[in-house]
Amino acid sequence: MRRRAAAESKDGKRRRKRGPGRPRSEQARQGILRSTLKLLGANGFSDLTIEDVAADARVGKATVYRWWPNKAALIADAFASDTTRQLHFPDTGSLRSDMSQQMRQVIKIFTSRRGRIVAAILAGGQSDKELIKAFRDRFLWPRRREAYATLRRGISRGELPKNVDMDLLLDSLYGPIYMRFLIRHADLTPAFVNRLCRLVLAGAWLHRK
Amino acid sequence: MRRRAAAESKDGKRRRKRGPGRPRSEQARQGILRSTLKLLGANGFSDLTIEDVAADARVGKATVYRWWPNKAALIADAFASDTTRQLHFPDTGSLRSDMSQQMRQVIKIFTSRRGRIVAAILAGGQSDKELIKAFRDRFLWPRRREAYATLRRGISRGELPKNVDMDLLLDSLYGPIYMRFLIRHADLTPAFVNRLCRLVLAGAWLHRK
Amino acid sequence: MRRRAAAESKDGKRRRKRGPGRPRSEQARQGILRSTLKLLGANGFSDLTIEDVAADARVGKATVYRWWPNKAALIADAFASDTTRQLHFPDTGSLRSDMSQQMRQVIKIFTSRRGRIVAAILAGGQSDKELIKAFRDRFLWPRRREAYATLRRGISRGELPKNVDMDLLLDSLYGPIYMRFLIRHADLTPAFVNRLCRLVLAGAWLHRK
Amino acid sequence: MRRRAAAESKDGKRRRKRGPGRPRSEQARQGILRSTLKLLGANGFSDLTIEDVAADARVGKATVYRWWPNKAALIADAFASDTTRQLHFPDTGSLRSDMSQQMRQVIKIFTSRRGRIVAAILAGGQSDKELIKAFRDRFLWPRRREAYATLRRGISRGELPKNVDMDLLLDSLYGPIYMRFLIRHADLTPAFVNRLCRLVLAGAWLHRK
DNA sequence: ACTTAACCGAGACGGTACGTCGTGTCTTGCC
DNA sequence: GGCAAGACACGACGTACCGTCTCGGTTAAGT
Repeated sequence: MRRRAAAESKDGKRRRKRGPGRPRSEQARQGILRSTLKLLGANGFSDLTIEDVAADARVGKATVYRWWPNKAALIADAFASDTTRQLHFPDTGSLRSDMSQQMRQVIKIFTSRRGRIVAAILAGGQSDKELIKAFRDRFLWPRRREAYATLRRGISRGELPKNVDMDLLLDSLYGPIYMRFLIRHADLTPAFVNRLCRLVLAGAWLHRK
Repeated sequence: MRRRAAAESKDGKRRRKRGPGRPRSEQARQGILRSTLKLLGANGFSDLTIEDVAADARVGKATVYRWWPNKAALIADAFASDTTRQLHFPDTGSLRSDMSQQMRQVIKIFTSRRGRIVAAILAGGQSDKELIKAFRDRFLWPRRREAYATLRRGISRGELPKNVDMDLLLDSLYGPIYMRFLIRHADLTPAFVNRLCRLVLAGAWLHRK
Repeated sequence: MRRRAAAESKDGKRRRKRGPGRPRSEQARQGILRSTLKLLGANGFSDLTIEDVAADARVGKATVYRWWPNKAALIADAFASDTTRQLHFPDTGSLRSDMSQQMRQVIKIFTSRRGRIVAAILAGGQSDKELIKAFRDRFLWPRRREAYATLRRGISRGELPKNVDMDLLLDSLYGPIYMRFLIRHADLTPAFVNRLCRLVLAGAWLHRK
Repeated sequence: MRRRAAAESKDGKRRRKRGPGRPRSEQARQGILRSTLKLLGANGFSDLTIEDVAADARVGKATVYRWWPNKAALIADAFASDTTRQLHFPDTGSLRSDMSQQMRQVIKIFTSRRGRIVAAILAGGQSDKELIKAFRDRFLWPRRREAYATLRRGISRGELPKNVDMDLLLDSLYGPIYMRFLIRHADLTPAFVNRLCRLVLAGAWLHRK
């Protein structure tokens, strides 16, 4: 991703110098990402061809390759540029309520059209370190940072022991969702999420000792 | 899979009539499966080509296609033919011990060379229903059946409530392992497994009400 | 050109062993050559694309590349497989008559549709040694061998001195044709050929001393 | 070629008004032509790309396209700007001496590095009428005009018949050179030129009748 | 000195063809 | 009739140039 630092600065004065040459077409960039999501949702990862993306976005193939090294990076970017920034954690005053509410949002996305995209990224990531890293950096960590804050609120309220292993706890909450999402041996229902949340948070509380 | 029912009779009575023509080469079949596993472990799912498999196994491409309809079926078969499946549950008298011991075996395999094959199947399964089904049928369910028995022993010992949701419990135990295995955001260590097991089983016990 | 030695021998007995594998499709080969000539005559060298040839011949692109390393070799082969083997020398009893008759045939071809193909080969040959060599080996030398015979008949009839430099003579006869053909500064007419022939043969006779 | 009529007036009268704006960079123009010749001599016609020329001349691609409509025009211009054209005819008092001397100069150039450029033009000219026309207009005719004068001197000296067909004669002299130059079936040596010249001029003299 | 406008370099753009690779099918002769 | 070998039609790959198009910056002539 060699996107050049844009000409933006906080003070607005000593703005970053832009190199020579025709600047990148923002329109093309967005069109490509849009077409990627569209075709990915329609046909899945393996049926997605760069050729189709370029054609759908009315763009030269080279323009795609100029900015994304491979299909995986393209998908990761498209995914990141997407509505990803939803999925925030509420603050209801109850840890279980906060968590289960957000988790229900997660499974809503996983079971929707967008779920195919997540599955495609996780699948592609198994043979592409960059892709799975992109998933972690752009999807997992941002959300987890919010989750930490939510958990800390729970600790301060006494809903969790102070020394709780937050990563263990969060993996225990989300792991089963990912597992059912990927292996598809059982449904991802809100009821499942509720019971899962209750089970794990109960364990975490008991776990304090 | 149009493999013909083999002449599987020891008693010599209901021996399946075998038509004319050269019989299927068992040597070729095994060579293909062996090469599949070898290349899959070496290069991952997307880099595995039927062409390479055939070449590595010193076999004609048509011989591969004659017996397996696609890459996914081939991988599924290769995986099933693998020794991976000996992941049995012990009976130590303690539920947590039984579970954590087996789970440590699982992560041992997941973090070994063979893990790549599992990852390849789960990855390929995201765009191939048959493949993920094969994983469930040949890997997940057999093990889960044993797990049910283990859990039932725990129930009878009073380590778990009688009405425990076994699938929820097992997903809570294994989900985090799959999540870490696939997303690789944290290590799969025996210590993690132990704490995970303790957390979830504590929650399950408390969950009884 | 890795065409394998065909299974042909004179005695018909110890015929050449043909290797394993599906034999080359003669139909595809001829279709490709035919399409090449067709498109070459229609659009010229630089507008000829392998892609179009393959499409026109209803053949995969790879089949073209399997047997011809580049456009030049393809054209050379197509040209050689063509009616090239016309252009024979008559034996009228008069050297000038023999030569001018054949030369008139040459300019007839050069000024016809097929001329574009010859021009394409000579043009391509300027940056491709193999191509110009192919032209020499498959077009120039076979004809020149016949020309030598014709000249020798002329010598035996006393129409030429015994020690005539045959290559100098033939280049003097055909060079002007090639020059006019390629530079197009003057027309290639039968009258031109006749006068050229008369001029050069007169010079050759006088040249004896 | 939309080059604007330059301010080509020495007398200072009909001086073309030059509007405002930066004038064309003569340095860029010459650099482009120089790079064209350099790359053409190095790699031949088909390997010459405008992109390479621009890069080699440290010039923007658009600057090339602004002044030359296509590769052929560029090559033609580069060739014309070259010093190749000083191939004048001497006046030794002997026709054969005048001709053979100039012809030896020609083959010297044809067999030198610059020959590749001539070959490239003749090659490119086979698929581009403008290019071959440029060759005729800028190379062939200027020289031929001098040749006519040389021949006329020969006629006045009685070395040639009065009614000699000068174009036939000149094509007979130069055609073999072009033929050997382009087909490369025999060497272009001074000895060859001498014998060729003797043969053809002998024929022309005899041809008078 | 200031405006105007065509030039310049750089380089991204929509395209097209390239030559390669893998797919799944087929056609041989041998076993 | 299975087998190895390998050619086949097909289609996507990622690259290279094409000729065009913005950009910011430069360079005069005309105010």
